[in-house]
Amino acid sequence: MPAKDTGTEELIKSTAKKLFFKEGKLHATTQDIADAAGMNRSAVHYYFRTRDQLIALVFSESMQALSLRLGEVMSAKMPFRKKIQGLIDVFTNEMMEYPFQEVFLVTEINTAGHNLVTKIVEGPVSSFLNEIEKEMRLGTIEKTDPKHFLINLFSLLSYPIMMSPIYRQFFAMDEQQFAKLISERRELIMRMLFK
Amino acid sequence: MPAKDTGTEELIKSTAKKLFFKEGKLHATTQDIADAAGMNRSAVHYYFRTRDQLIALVFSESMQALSLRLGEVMSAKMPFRKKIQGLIDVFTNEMMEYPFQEVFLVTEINTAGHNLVTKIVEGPVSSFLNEIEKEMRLGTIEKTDPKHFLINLFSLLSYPIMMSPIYRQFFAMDEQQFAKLISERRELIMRMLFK
Amino acid sequence: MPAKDTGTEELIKSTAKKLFFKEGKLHATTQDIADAAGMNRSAVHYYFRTRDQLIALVFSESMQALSLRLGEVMSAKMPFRKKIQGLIDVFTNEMMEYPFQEVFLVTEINTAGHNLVTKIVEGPVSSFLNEIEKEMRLGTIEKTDPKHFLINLFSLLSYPIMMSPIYRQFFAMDEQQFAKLISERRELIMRMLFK
Amino acid sequence: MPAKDTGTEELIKSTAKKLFFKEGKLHATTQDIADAAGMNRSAVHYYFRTRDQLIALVFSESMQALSLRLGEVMSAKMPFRKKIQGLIDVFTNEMMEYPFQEVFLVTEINTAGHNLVTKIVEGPVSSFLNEIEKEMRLGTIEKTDPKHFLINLFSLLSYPIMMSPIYRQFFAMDEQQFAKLISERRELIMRMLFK
DNA sequence: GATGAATGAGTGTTCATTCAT
DNA sequence: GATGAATGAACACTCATTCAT
Repeated sequence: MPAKDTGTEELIKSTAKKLFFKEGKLHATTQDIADAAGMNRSAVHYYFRTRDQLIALVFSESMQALSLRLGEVMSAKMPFRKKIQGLIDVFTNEMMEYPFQEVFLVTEINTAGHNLVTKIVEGPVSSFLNEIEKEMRLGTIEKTDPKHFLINLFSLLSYPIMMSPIYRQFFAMDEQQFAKLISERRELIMRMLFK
Repeated sequence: MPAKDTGTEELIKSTAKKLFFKEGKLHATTQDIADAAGMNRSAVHYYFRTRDQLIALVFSESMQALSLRLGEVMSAKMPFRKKIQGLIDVFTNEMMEYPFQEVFLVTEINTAGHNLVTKIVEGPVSSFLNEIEKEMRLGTIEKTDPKHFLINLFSLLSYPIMMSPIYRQFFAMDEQQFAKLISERRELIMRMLFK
Repeated sequence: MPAKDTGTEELIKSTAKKLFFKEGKLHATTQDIADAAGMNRSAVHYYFRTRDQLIALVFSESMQALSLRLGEVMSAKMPFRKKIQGLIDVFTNEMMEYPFQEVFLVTEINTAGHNLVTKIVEGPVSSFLNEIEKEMRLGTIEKTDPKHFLINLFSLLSYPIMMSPIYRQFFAMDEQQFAKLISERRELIMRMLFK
Repeated sequence: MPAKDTGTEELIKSTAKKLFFKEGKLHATTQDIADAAGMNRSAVHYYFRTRDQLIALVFSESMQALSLRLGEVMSAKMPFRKKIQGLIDVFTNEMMEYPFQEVFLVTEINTAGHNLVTKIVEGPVSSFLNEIEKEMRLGTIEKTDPKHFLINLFSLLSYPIMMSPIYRQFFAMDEQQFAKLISERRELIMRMLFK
């Protein structure tokens, strides 16, 4: 088959991703997406039938990609401490690149009934929870339900970035000052989680 | 016949609040609100002229109420540790009652340009930041930018509740199990923040 | 009966008249009228049931008043020339006070099916047409259908005032310059009509 | 199947023109227009986005077309008297075809702030005013401000047609009788303007 | 593969109108 | 006599979607 098969489909998806996750245009219409991708609105429907299908796809693909990367770190052959640092890095990078991804996710879940937890992470996560439990027994981290450990990790990472517009107003900081504050958190989070 | 002093206006606001903050219907239309409140769509406009004005009102009222309650705790006459427990309680109750309030807030901020930080908290917050700093010098909590202390507190509190639909799927827990997990966090957060 | 009977009804009518005929607010709503009259919208409906009825009333009253004044001049005991001058004066004053009356009238006629010609003028007009015919036989004015004489008179009077916004733009004149132009027309019209 | 080169846009415009100018439906809604054009209301918005834009377009196109035709006559190479007859013919035809055009124009001007005098006529009009002045010096027409001459011409032409529903009632004439009356005016107006 | 034309359902909003007080 | 509350009908407009090409 000729190279005719265009990258149009991919272009639409990445454009949607950009609008939704990067620019926070939660209500972006098919017209907005078509405009941003430099094409006709009908093309969006040609490739994805409905807006919902496009969203569902963009959505699950993003989740899978993230899950994959997190899963890789979780099941990598490296000391526990290094793994946590790895997770922090993967997650921070994701959040920096797509700051609105989680907000979008949360709102979408509640308006439409997406089925979002990918099978991909199930294995790595459950064995990682075991690893956390082992660590607790070793006494390097506090003893509780290992789920709390993961929840704490992601809370300390995600929330400040999600809420950045609020906290920037709240603490009267400019973008640079806030970025510095965020960058300090890597070490701070490590110290909070361990010991 | 309608009650003499019509509580209609209040009814509309509380219904909107319920839809937006409790049920997570971020895109609720004036029709949705009218339906849920058992009245005509025009009634909503009769009392609030436009949807935006209703939202802005619901929005700022909620913010102010929360700010007020947090501010009260922050400037109360009680030991620092007790204050933190107080903040946790106020915030947890708020989040349990209105789990989508913060998500709503975040999305609203990004679509419309609300000015949301109320003057109410400015005073209490800045003096509370001083109090945090004092505590750091006393060595009861870790030394960093006192803002991190507040951010950590709210992160550990808010995020799991905001993300509950995701985490419940993620960890395959039912509502009860998840509620138990959340209730464990009060003490856990205290242990993480202190020493 | 007690003096209780308010001037409210009259106030509403005169306010409507002002908005419609003087300020050219052709689309004035009952709210607009109520506001301008400093009262509740419901009061307007209380006195006139429907907007249409108010309009019809304002409308026919204005027509009758004008008809009456024109009829008086037409059937007055004075030389023909003087009568024409009288008509010009009455009409010019009316048009100056209520410049949008005729436009309003024309649009109303076509949207609703008003019955506007009042019985009042029928007599005076038909005898005045006879008088015009007599004048034609005397040779002071041109011989044609006497209706043309009346039509010409009102055309030359009304049209420039109705169209004033257009002509002012067209000839690039300010309000004062245009008023001067209009004031010159009294004599000009007399010269055009006679001989 | 629809015609290749869809005349839909033109159809909408001409339908709107018909409703506004011919049938005097000054308040015609987009629904009215769509119905009259035999199409969906959305189609009207598809082609013109908003009702106002459609009106503005219909409006300015009509003005320009008329201006063009009048301008052509004004600057044609022919004796003054012939020109006036030409203007009468052009204008009468226009008024007969679109009797409500001027009323629409007047009401529109007053509600919205259109900029209506097209550049097209500026040149022809000012040189025609000079020509009128020359004629006055020659003594064929009465000496005054040449603007009056134009105003008189259009007044005598336009007003009776604009006011036809009123005058038909006033003089108790049927459509045919009134048309005959109007047709007599061509010569009558010439006689009034000259000498 | 891609698009312009057209539509239908729905959204916020306005307005005249009614009704109980 | 006068008003505030509430409603229903209509309006302009938007948007996702379809269809013929």
